[in-house]
Amino acid sequence: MRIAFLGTPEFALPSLEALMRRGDTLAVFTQPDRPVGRKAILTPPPVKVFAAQNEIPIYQFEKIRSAEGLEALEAFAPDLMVTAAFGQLLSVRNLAVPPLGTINVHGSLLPKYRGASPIQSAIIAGETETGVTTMMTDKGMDTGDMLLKATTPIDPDETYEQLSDRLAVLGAKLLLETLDRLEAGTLVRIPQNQDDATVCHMLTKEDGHINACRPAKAVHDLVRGTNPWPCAYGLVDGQPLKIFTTRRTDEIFPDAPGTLRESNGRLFLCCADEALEIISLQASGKKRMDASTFLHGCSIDKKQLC
RNA sequence: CGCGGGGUGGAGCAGUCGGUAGCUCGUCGGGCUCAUAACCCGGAGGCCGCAGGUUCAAGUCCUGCCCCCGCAA
Repeated sequence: MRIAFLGTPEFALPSLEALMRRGDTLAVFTQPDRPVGRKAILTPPPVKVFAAQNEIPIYQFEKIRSAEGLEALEAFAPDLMVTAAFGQLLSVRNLAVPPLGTINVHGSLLPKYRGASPIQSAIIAGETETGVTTMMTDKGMDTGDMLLKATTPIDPDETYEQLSDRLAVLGAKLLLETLDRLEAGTLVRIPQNQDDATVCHMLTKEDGHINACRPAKAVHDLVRGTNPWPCAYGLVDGQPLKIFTTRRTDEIFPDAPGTLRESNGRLFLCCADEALEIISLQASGKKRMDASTFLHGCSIDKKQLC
């Protein structure tokens, strides 16, 4: 088949690779290179790098909906479009291009967690199970008919990055199965139940702000759900303190939520119930380090994390 | 020229008014203990980011450069 693949980050790579192995005729549409880091170095998205290495034609448009984007899509004349974490909404015109329609690989069990941050949001919400869904893309945001699903448990300590990697692989498998069934004519379209739908927005830095007045589990879920981006943080003496890794404990200190406690060379954050042990962190202007190292040259005991 | 913090023994930090360097940890040796991320004693280990300048004297002041990081974008 001639397939136009629309995707951007790492999450899309396994799916793209799966299509490549199938031997489909591919063209990749991905987001433009973006400035990254303090020095704003123009960096190509992962999908572009992969496509370039494998000599797959690459198209980058600020908006695929634009006249140029649509034109390029029509010129490629795909039988089918596949999207995976593309990061741009498609217009009805875009969707009308491929006769077989557009299949999306989404990182949640739809209709829950429609939107831009399904994986992070599921972790932050404390879900114990999630998965991937393949669906027919329509005009709305992840609202189209569902095709296949695969579920997987979320480990209590799993980070966004880890889960995302797993779901990406799971999604690629599911995509293959979906295409097989499409070709065999055995796909069944299942409408989403609107009443069960939830939507998650794109995360911002502020979403990583820790509220220690919540239970330790909720804080822990926030920390791992935002790792490695946007990353959980709080303010100590007015300066941001990023917290990368935490561990649940049964320790309880007689301090108000938000109090940082040092004990036996370990660092704890008092939450609404138990204290959460901080494993690795980074203070403003410093490098990332583990808590025991951090404690050597810094007295933080009984300070507040706001 | 976007804003800001920082570069000091292996790690993390301190070093006030300039006077040749200190703390915690680690490490090595010894001791104590049924035992310990416990404690005690002792030792090794530092061109104080680089290059100039001021000075009798600079980690500490001035200038330039390199590198790391937080924010913003």
